[in-house]
Amino acid sequence: MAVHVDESHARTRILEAARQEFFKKGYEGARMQAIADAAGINKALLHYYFNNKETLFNEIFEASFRKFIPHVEEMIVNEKDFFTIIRKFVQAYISLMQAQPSLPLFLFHEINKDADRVFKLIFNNEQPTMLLQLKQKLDIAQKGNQIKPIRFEQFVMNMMSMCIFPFLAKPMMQRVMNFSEQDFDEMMEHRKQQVADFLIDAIKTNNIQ
Amino acid sequence: MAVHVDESHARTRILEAARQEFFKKGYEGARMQAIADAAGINKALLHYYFNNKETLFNEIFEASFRKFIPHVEEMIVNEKDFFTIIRKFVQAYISLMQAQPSLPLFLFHEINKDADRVFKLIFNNEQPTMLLQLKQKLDIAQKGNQIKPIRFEQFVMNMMSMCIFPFLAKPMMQRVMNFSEQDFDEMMEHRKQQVADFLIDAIKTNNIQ
DNA sequence: GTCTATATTCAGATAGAC
DNA sequence: GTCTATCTGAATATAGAC
Repeated sequence: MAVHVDESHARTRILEAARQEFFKKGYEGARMQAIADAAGINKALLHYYFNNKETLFNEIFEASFRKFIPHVEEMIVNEKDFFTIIRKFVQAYISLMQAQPSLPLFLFHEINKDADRVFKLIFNNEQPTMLLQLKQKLDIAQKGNQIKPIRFEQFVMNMMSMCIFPFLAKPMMQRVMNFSEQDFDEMMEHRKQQVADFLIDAIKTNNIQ
Repeated sequence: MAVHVDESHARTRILEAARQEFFKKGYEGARMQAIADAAGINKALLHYYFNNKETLFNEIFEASFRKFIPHVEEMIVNEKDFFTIIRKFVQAYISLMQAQPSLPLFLFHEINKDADRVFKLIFNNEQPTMLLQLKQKLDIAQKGNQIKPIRFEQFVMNMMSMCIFPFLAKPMMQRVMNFSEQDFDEMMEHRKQQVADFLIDAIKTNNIQ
């Protein structure tokens, strides 16, 4: 029962290598050989730690999915000012994507292949309540005549689009717009402020401030 | 030399079946057997028309890529009013995606795997000029004090995000928001107007109209 | 052009030594 | 735990009859 806690060995290297390979190529495109190479081991050892490709994939996928939802529920509940909620939400979401730029494309591709399977795996029949909290705050702001009438789904779609899309389109955008890696990073850093301002300008009423 | 023009046969059925299979599963995830089944033929005939999987894929990919760029350049050049350009652009882009809802995810996934290969295949060193035209119009509107200061790249990113992202996130959004297929279609139809209004509200100056 | 049957390739998985 | 060598199976590709 003397469990050694030190995990900074082959297993962790494998997981990191596998994450990168799956994120870039998708499940079918990923190669166990490539993962082994990147982790500095061979295929046999890969199967020693993870019985098969699917087991390894599932571990990566579940962990990744959890990281896709920002922990902003408490912030939404506690913050009174809707515009501040927007600012913090955008900031949190873009930061999350900066930490894992190829996460959203990976998730969306895998979900697209078989959405039912994925959601059975992930949601244990529990719906995320974060959006419900956000809807309540939008309703309040709308009743207080702070913001123009807009359907909640449309607003959320707009906000999430502007935060996430650039990471999905990154390789294409970089070429079409001649962006270097650094240009892209700077753009996304700037975007934390820009998107929030843009959203607020779009929905605020013309009341004297 | 008597070429028969009638193409409504096996070859066209194959192309349509292949498009659907590649769009849903990606290159590696797609199965030649599945394509043959969907086209109502067998694998041998598939190889009779297209020598191998890659040939078939390339045909699909190149045609799809061309369909991803809306033909709005002429409109942008001729239209004076920047807000009208926005309305028409959004309308055109969302309509394009409605006709091929799973096109963007397919493209982005394939590009992500190997962007260099893809862009060598597609662009013969020719940059799309549509964005340059749009930038000129934005500059004019900005100098005329019609719109607030905003970087072109940020504006374009915002506009394209809101048009395209919903189709990328469709399977996830449908489940998180409890949207039926019809709900989604209605939402996107409504969005043609909503996104244009949203963009214009976000950037227009507070001049008396 | 279309089929059945067969060959080839290659990635995932296992056996077994150390 | 880590390796080399080998096996298996699935998916692509071909041969050849009709």
